[in-house]
Amino acid sequence: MHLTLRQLQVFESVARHLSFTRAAEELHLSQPAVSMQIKQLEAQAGLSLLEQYGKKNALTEAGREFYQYSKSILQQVDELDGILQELKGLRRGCLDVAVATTANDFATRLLAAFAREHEALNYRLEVSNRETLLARLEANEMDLVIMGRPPADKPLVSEPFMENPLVVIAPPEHALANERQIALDKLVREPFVVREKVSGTRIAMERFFHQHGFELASQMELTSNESIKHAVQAGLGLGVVSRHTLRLELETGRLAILDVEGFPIVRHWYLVHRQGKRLSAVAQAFREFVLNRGAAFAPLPRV
Amino acid sequence: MHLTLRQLQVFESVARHLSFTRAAEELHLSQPAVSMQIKQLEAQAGLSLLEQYGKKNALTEAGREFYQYSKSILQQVDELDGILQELKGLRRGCLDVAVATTANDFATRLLAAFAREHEALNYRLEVSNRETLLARLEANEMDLVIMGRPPADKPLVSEPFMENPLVVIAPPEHALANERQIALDKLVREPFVVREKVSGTRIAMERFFHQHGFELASQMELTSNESIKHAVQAGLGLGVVSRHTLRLELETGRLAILDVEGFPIVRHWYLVHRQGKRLSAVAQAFREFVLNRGAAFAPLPRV
DNA sequence: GCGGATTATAAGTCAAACCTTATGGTTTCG
DNA sequence: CGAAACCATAAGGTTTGACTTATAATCCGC
Repeated sequence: MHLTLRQLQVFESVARHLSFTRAAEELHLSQPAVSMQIKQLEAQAGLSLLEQYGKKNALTEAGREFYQYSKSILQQVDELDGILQELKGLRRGCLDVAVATTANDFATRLLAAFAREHEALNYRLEVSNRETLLARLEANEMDLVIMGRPPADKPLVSEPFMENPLVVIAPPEHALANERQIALDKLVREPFVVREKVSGTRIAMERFFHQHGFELASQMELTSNESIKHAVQAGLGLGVVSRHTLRLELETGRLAILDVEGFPIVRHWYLVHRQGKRLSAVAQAFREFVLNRGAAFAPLPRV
Repeated sequence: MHLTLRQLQVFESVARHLSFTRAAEELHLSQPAVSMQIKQLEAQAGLSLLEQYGKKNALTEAGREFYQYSKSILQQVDELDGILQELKGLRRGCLDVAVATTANDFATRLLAAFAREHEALNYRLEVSNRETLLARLEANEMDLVIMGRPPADKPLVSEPFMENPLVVIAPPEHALANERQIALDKLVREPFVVREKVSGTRIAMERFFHQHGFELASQMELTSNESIKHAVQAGLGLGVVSRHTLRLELETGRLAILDVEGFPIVRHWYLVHRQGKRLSAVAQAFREFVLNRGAAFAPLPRV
């Protein structure tokens, strides 16, 4: 049986009006067109759906069943259509974003700003370390990810949208806090508090020291930026963090940025997604939002 | 937007297999034919429904919505078709029944007896655990289900048609096998072999012990009734199972039923279907068969 | 019986739906 | 790197779907 949605549509109209002519008018068709559709339908069903007595039409039992199902099916098609329209028009959809822990602060404000402009949408924000982010991308579980520069050997598309300066921090009362142009060989003799080995910040930092022929003398490893800042405040050592994470600490004078030669190390924040990933309308909108206006949401705190 | 049922059908297959090639095989089409249908569908919808990453395919959000509606719409078309066939008096049709694993034994004989009286029909019998059965009902994929009492908060119609006594089994040579009126506090110190937590039998059993203020001392968890019976035979512990599953084991003397106070726990078998489900003529006939004569097909084996 | 309304039938047109085979490009995996 | 699996694209052909207009045929009410 080769049913057509068109047939259902025509039949529904006929059944509702109990008139071929009315149906033809409603559908902007000629009357014979309607006759044909119904006839065809009846032939395919092997049953008559309408019976005429005199000038009037009535539905047979099969016709009534058919009518019920026609309505229901057409309604579902309508609903589906509506949903697709909403998905297209950014009135519906879900955005899956993940950000590096280091980017938590400004990324949250960024997403919040975007969400304010698109209230009908749903969002999921995941905050993870670099390793997890890459795994999520690999498994195709995220629309977009905000992180440091991803490895070049993966099938990823990454677009830088903002600078990410790494600075050396110390307690304000630290001996080096007032020096200018601190030399690296002096710095590396200090104890340091660092992130775990897979962290983007840690990798960049080590690469920097290595390039300049130095190695840190003493390190203590912690797994979050917040821990690092607290440890530095407590005098456990110096630290290297993204300047974007320091808003509060600088304002309240809890931490100081050291003026070290070669610093800040300027890296970038990247908006990353899988190569070949078809971005949804929502994801596409967010991408443009970030690339065009992302930088505005993380003004560098004054030193 | 000019949707076609054919398109939905092809898309449904692709979405289910997440493979163009599999879908083509299923529909007896060439693979490019499938590609084209999908492409056209996406063009009409104005959204991409599938994305490829590597060799794999995944549904986009729009694709997921589309898939849901496709299934639902196609199913309605199927139902409609079935109804028309019945109206034509062909009684053609397929009865979809699912039963709990515990009911496998007598349900199979029951369906066999019914089939003997209605040879022109086709049957599908699925044997699953409770969780799966409920999911099948929810998705409207089954005409009728035979299982223990379903949760009251679901939109289901359930009709009891037979008792289901749960008994404690042991190897015949077990120390308790010859005792009469075994006290519960004595029983619960024995090791037990039990079904997984979602199993109906497990739930009833735990509720029973809990109500009497006891808890089993030692449990080993297995996922089928057959495994349980084997484990009990092997002396790994006692078990609680439906007496209906014990025909062979009792006849051949491989297992013994213990005479425990409060046992058997009497539950019931239910014939279940979705609320509002329109039962086909076949399903209706089977329902009456089960309700009226079902009990006769599971004579309780003598102890 | 006749005008008006309604549906059926016929013939013809045009587009597009649907499928095929052949081939090319990726990706994965041994 | 080469084979295998998988999907995309191209080109081509046949069918059939969905209309149209024109013309019966039927039925109602007066």
